[in-house]
Amino acid sequence: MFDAEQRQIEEKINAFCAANGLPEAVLQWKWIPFSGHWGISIAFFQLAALEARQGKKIQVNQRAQELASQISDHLGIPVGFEKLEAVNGYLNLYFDPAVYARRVIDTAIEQGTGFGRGADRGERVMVEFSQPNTHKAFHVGHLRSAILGDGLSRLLAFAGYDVIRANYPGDIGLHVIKWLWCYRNYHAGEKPDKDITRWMGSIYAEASRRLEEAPELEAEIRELYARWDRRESEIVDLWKETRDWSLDGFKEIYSRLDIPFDRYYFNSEEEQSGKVLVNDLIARGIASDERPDGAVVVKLDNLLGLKNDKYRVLVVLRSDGTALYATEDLSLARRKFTDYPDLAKSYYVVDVRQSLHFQQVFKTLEIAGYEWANRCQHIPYELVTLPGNVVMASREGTVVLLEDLITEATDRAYEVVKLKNPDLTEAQKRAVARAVGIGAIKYPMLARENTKLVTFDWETALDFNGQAAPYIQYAFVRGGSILRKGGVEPAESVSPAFELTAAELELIDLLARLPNEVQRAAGELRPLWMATYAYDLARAFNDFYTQCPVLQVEEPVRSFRLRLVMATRQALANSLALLGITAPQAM
RNA sequence: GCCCCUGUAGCUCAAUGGACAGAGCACCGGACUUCUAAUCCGAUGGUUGUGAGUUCGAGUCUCACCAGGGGCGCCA
Repeated sequence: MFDAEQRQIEEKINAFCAANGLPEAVLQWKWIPFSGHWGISIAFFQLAALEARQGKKIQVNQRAQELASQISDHLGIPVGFEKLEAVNGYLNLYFDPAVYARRVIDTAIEQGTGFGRGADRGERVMVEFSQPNTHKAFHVGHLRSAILGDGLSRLLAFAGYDVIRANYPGDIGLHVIKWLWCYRNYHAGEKPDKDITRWMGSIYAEASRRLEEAPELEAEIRELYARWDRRESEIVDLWKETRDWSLDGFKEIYSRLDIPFDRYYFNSEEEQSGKVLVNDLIARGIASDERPDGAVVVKLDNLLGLKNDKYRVLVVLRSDGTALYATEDLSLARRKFTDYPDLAKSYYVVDVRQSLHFQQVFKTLEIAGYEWANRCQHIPYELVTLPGNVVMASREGTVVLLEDLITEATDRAYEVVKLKNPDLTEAQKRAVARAVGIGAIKYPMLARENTKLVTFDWETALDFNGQAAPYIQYAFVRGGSILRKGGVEPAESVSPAFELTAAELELIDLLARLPNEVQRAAGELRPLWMATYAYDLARAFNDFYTQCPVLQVEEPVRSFRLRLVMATRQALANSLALLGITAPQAM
């Protein structure tokens, strides 16, 4: 937000260096880390070290302090700053609160929902996430890709990218045929009840159970798969109908979670074109056809002339000529760039176990000469497991259904709101419970490193206290409450000609950071940073709330604080929206 | 055997190569006649797995080791 000022100071420092025969300084702005202070700083260790490397006899720390001090003298106090000081090799510039408080607050209020939003980059990216298997349950293990992908999409869009949100359901495969087999034999003619996904999942579990008890029935499954493969209309029709049931169920879940998609790709649609693509690879000598004794493989390390195992071997077609995931992934990657030739990036939010797989697929495409291959990027995340490192598996029945988690979370939130705010109407209570319950589920998925394992347990997942979504939502609600009583009409912009309290400084400081944080988080593909930012902002506001009365204070402080509340509430709303968490009107 | 990830307070996790490693939970002690206490304040709690290296400076980068998890030709 203070780019212009920063650039001016940088220019002056560079001019100083040039005039004094110093190497060109590497200037990196940081926030002054002391709380209660408000400004930016530059360290001069690098410049001093650069000099030392040029052969000058220098004590780096001492020289850094010397430089900071000299440059401090040279700069004087720049416009808009209150003071500057050279400490421990750092040059600290403290903003003039009167100037900057006003600017930050005015900007946030004026820009409204656009506050923190990056300028349009004119770049289109695709985020593929949440690849659920149809005909199976949707459980808590599937939650991370959905929430992470959604958060990432929202972040990139807010940062200025044109984002295409893609889903890639696994709508064909052995699991689907198993389901169809079980349905035809034991549930023919049945229709799903209103809890579609649970019902679909239960039939799948039943199929697994029956096959375990009588493995000889596998032959029936294989035969059924062959009939699907021949596109027998009876089987294909049933497959399509039941697949749509599953998809309807998923859409209901996505809608409850507020996770939309722009584009659906289907596993089944990539099968044929995948086989064609593989044939092309064979013809060009990239894939080796070892049939009938072996499969069709791409020997990546051989092709690349690598001595050590790195990319190993990718199987692109089974020996019986049927497709596997790799076949379809090759085709899908190409389809995305056919649909959107201008994609600057094609992201895949898929769990970490498939890291090698994606490296192989992307490398194969690169070898095949697709120039966009290096624009594909896998974003791995760790699994959500049950205590004791038990992986959730529909087959094993070790799952917590998403449906159950959502219901439990919203029920608990409902109990709390009934207690805290009994005057709300029933509809309002339900709305609050939904916002809080869903938020509580989403936040912990976003607020940790992708590479860290999540162990699911009910107590933690339903904890509304501390660093969690309800805390942030509550801060938003409190802000709204003040504004409702203090007059929603924005007061005139106020330049504080009075001393600001530490709580106000801290809050304004955080407000000012939002645009930077958005760009930083988007640049590193880390919704985590926005999750922590939103929490920090909420904490600063709660702190302000307890320390600084707004409505009962005299003018002009009252107007100033009212506007500060307005600005903060906007920043909280934008941050929550960025995380895909609803900001409720009351709690 | 090769490769990847993780290791930070009792627990769950943060931390742009920079200034005193921060939060939450739990535990202990306080604050509702006030703009909503789903809040706030205070106390306790650390040889950042171990050892070396790079650097003016390392939780962060490199290497080795230890511990846990994952991946490695026809599963998805």
